[in-house]
Amino acid sequence: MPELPEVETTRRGIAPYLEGKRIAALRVRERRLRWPVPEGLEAQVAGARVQALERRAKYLLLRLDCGTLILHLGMSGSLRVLPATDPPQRHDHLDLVLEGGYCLRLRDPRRFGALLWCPDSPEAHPLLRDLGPESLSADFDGPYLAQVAAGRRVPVKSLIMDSGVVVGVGNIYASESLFLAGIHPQRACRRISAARYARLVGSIRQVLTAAIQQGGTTLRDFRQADGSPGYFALSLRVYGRAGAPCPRCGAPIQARRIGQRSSFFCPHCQH
DNA sequence: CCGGACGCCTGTCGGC
DNA sequence: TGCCGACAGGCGTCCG
Repeated sequence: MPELPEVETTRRGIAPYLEGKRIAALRVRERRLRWPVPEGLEAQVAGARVQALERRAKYLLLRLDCGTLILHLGMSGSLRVLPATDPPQRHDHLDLVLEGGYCLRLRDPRRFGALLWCPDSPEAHPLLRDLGPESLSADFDGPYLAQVAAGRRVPVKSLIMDSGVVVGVGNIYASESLFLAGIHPQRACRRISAARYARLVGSIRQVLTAAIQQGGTTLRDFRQADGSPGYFALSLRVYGRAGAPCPRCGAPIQARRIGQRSSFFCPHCQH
């Protein structure tokens, strides 16, 4: 999926087409996403104005004057803005038709994405309520991460991918951040010093910021709002590069499953 | 409370 | 060439 950089890239790409615009119609071709698209949602949002497009974790929040649409891209979702008359293709499940002839179209082959309706404050929604701090915000810092880690015994990679700890660090960027910080992904999180956590926070920020600047990472499905791929795939140091030389020391990159997710690291540079 | 495993789906890729 | 299993960017839920 889209991790945080892909969702943020998408948000920035589609925001100009949405903010301040009125919704002419919602067309649902396939209701069976991660959760069913609520019955009657079409009537609920028709005619409403999009006040703002925000992001919390990997959720996009479309603030309407009458409530909030919560959109998630799952593993394979992408959003594009197209002329509303463009014929939908396979796996194009939703169109949010806007005044002026454009529509926002969701494509999601695996259907792990979601479109939900929240009539009141989305922060209180069960899916958003228990999320940790944003990874690029000031309240995600070294002392916070060290303190959270103290009570846990999972590998550090699982820790930073736990959305209750910090949001937005998915499988690709967890491996990349740990490489940059020189920390072995499987190291027990209680056996890492506060100083190294501070460094890890810096690495996460650096990796995510660079990835956003490159338009995210396209491995297969992901597309920016204009249809172009994300170019951060060219900057990946370890993810997907098992056997290739470490860009820092030349030793072969290792692959291993940690917490049911494939993980990549340099056995020489990361401890 | 925590941590680990599973399942949701479809598409693709590598090995035989 | 064809088939089959493994795996894929997430994450809620269940179980011990």
